Amino acid sequence: MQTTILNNLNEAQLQAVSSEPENQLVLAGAGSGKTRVLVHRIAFLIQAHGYSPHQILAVTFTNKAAKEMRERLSGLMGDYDGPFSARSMWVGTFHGIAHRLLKAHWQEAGLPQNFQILDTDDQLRLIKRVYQALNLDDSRWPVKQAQWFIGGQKDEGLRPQHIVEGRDPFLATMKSVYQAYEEACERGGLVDFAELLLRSHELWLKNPDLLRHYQQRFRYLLVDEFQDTNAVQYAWLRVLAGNVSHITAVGDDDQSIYGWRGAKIENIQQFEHDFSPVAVTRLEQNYRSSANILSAANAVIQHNAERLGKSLWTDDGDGELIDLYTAFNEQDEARYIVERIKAFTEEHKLNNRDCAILYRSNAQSRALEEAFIREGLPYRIYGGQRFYERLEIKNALAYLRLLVNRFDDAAFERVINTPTRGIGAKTIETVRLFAREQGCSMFEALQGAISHQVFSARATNALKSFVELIDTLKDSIDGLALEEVAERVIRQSGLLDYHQKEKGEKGQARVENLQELVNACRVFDPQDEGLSPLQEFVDNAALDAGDAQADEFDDAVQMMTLHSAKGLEFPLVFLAGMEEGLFPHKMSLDEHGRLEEERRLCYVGITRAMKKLVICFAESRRMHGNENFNSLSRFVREIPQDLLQEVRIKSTITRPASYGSSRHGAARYSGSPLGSQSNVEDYPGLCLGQQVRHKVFGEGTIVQFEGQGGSARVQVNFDSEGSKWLVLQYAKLQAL
DNA sequence: GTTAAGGCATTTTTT
DNA sequence: ATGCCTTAAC
Repeated sequence: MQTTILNNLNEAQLQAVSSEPENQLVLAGAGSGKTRVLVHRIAFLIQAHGYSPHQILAVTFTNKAAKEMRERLSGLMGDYDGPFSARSMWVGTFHGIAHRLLKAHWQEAGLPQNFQILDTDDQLRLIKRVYQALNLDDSRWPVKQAQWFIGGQKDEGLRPQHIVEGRDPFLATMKSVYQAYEEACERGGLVDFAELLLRSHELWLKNPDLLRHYQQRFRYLLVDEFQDTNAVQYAWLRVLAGNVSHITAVGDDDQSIYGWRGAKIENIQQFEHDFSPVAVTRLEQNYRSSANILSAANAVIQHNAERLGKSLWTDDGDGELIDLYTAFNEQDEARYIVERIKAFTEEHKLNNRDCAILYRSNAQSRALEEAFIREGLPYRIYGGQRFYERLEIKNALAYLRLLVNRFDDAAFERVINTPTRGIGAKTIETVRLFAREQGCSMFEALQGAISHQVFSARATNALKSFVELIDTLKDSIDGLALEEVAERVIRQSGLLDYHQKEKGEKGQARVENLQELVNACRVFDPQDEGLSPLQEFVDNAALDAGDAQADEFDDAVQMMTLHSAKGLEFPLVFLAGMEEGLFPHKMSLDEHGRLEEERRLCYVGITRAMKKLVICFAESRRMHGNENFNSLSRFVREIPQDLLQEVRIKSTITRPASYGSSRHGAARYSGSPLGSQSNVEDYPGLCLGQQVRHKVFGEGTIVQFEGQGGSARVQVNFDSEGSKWLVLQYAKLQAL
C-alpha cells in the first residue's frame, strides 16, 4: 500500500508527502502536482503514521476542489466503508465546514436551528431595507459600498463595536448600517457567507470546551490554495490548530489573484512565523507545459518584486513557439481564433474541448460568441450566472425557504408579490414598518396586521390568500418526497404559470430551469439524518453554485475569464485581448500591488497552456460603445522575443486617418507590436482598411494580411460578396 | 399593476 | 452599446 502512495513522486513531492507530521508549507508552482501531493500526503499520514481519517480536516476554497480531492482520495485509498473509511474525513470548503459546525452547535452559536444562508443578492436586498429603516440616502452612500464594507469588516474579523468611527461620516454611516444589518439578520435567523466563518470562529473562542473537542479531534489540517485565505480564515485555522495539531498549507504566492476580495498573501509569511518550525518545500517541476511556455511564464512573473521566489522547469522539450497575433479589431481577433481552433483540432486530432479562450473581463466574450455562432463552432462560456442565482430559481427557493422558516424576511419579501397577487409596495412597506416596530418577522407582522384590520379589504384579501398559500403548502408537503414538494410549490405558488406566460425564449428558459430545479431535488442526496431533506436542500443551494451541469460532456471550446481558469489546463490556450488598459486593467494601473496581482493573473493564464499558447491583441476595440486604440500589453512585452512568433504579416500598417468617420479607425503606429522591422514589399500599395476593387467581387475593404512573397494573401470584406481571402499575386486588386 | 423612458455604470468571483 | 434600475405615465 505504502509503495503505491510513494510511487511516481519526484524528490520534492516525495519529501512533502513522506515527512514526519509537522507544520509544512508547500509552495506549489502551477502544474507541479499540488493536488497529488495533498492527496498522497493524507494517505501517507493515515497509512504510515496511523492517523485516522476521522482526525483529518482538509479545506479548500471551492466545492469543485473539494470534490476532486474526495474523488482522488478514494481512488488512492479505496472506497471501503468502516471506521477508517475516507468518508469519515472532513473534506470541504471553508464555508461548508463552518456551516456544518454552526448547524451542529446552533445553540452555542446563538442561532436558531433552522437559520438560513443569505447569498450576495439576498444580502444586497436586506441592506437596501436597512437603508430605508435608517432613512439613508443611497446616492450619497451606495448600497453596494455598504455591502462591500460589511463583507470586508467581517473578513477582517471585525464587528460593529470594533469600528471606531471618530469623526468620519463614512465610517459612522457604515457602522450604523452594519449594526442595523446585523440586527435584521438576527431577527430573521439569517447568516451571510462571511458570517459563517466569523461566527464559527467566535463559536470556538466563546466555548473553550467545544474548541478543545475539535482540537483534539482534528490532529492534522490541510489547506489548499493557502494564498487565497483571508484574515478570518487564517485566524480560524490558527485557533483550531492550537498547539496540538499540525498543518500542511499548500499554495502559490505567484497565483494569488484574489487580493481584491480580501485574500492575504502575507498569510504565507505569517504562517511560517506563527507555526514555526515550518518545513518548506518547493514544487517547481512542471508536468503540464512545454519549456517555451514555462519560460514565458517565468519571465513575466519575474517582473514582480514581492515574491517568495520559485522558478518552474520541465523535462519536456521546448515545444512550439508562442504565437502573437495582432488583430485589426475584436471581430478580427475572434475570427482568427475560430480559424486557428479549427485548424489546430484537425491537425492534432484534438477535440474542441481541448481549446480554451481566456480573457480578462466577461464583456470580451460577446465578440467571440458571435464569431463562434457564425462559424457554427460549439462553445461553452464558464461563469456568468449560476443556476441557483437565476431569478426564477431564487423565487422558487424563497418559497421553499418560507416553508422551512417563515421568519426568513429575505424570502418573504422576495415572494410576497411574486407572482403578482395585488400586494403593492405601499402594503409591503406597512408590513415592514409593523415588523420593525414590534421587532418581529414580517410574516408575523403580516398576520398581526390582518387581524387588526389595518388594510383595505382588497389588500387584506390578497394578504390572507398569501398566508393561506404558505399554510396550505406547509400542510400538504408532509411525507412527500423532495421533488414532489418542489413540484407542488412551483405549481401552487403560481410561479410556473407566471413564467409560462412570459413572452419569448426567456419564459421558456425559465420554465425549463424550474423543471431542472425539480430534477435537482430528485437527485439530491441528503447527508444529515438530523435535518429534513428540504432544509438541507435549501442550505445546500446557497452554498452550491450549481454549475458543473449537463453540458460538461459536450465537445465545446471553453471560454472563461482568467480568474475562473485557475486550476485548469488545456492543450491549446488563447489569451485574448492582451492590451494595456484591458489587461492589465486600467483600474489596476495606479496601485503597485494591484498591478502585481494583474501580472500574477497573466502568469496563471500562460501556465494554463500545455502544448500551444496563442496571444491575441486587437489594435482597435469597441468598449462601452466607443472605439479604443490600446497598445500591446506590457505583459507580452515582458516575454522574451525569441519565444514569440508574430503571426501577422510584417507590413507597415497605415490606415486612412479618418477618425470617427470610418468604422475602421485610424493608424496609431507602424510596424509590428514588438517594434521589430517591418517589411512592406509583400503588400505594395495596400494597407488595412483600404478600399479596393476586384473585377468579379466588386468593391470591398481590406481587413487582413497573411503570408509573404508569392503566398501573400489579403482578406477583403466585399460589400456584396462578404469576406474572402485572396492570394495577392492573382487577385489583381485595384486600390481605390 | 404593467410598461415606457431616461440615468448610470461598466474587472475580476466563491461561498 | 448594453443592461440594469429607478421613476413616471398609462
